[in-house]
Amino acid sequence: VPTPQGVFRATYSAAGLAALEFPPKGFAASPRAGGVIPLQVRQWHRITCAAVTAVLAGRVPTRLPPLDLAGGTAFQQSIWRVLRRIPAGRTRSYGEIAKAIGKPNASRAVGGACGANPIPILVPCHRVLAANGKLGGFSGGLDWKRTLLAREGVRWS
DNA sequence: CATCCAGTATATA
DNA sequence: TATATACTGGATG
Repeated sequence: VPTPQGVFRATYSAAGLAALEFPPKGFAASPRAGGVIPLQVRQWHRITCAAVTAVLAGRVPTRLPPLDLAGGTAFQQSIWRVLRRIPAGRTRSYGEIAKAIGKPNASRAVGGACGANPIPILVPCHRVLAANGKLGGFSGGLDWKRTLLAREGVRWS
C-alpha cells in the first residue's frame, strides 16, 4: 500500500484483509508471496489502499475491505469489535473499553489486546488513550499514534 | 506527590 | 511457574 508516509504491507486470507504493517523503513517494491494473486484479493486491496490513504489524509474511509480478525482469542476479538465502533476524531480510555466488554478491571489486558491488533489504522487502536489523557503506547511507534490522532483533530495531554 | 497493589489476558522464559 | 506488559482506581506514606 503506497502512501505519502511510506509503503504499508497488507496481508490477505481467504476471508479478507488479515494484517496491515507499518512501513519498517520504507521498502519500496511490492514484496509478496509467490504465485497468482486472486482477483478478489486485488479488489480488496484496491479498497484497502483507498481506505488507508484516506485515513492518512485525515478523511474517513467510505469503504473498508472485509477484515479477517479470526486470528485472535475471543477476548481480543471482543476488544477489536469495540475499537471499530469508536468514531473518527473521538477517543476512549483503556478502562472504558474494558467496561464495554463487561470486564471493568481488565484495562491492562485491553492494552495487550490493542497491541495484538493485526490491522492498525483500519481497526483504530490509536484512538485509545490512558485514563489520564496521556498517550499510552502503540505497537507501530508512538509517533504514528500522534500523527494519526493529529490527522483526526484529536488533542491529548 | 511517589509508591504499591490487585485484577486481567497473553506472551515469553 | 514467574515476570512483564499499550492500565486503573484506591490505599498508603
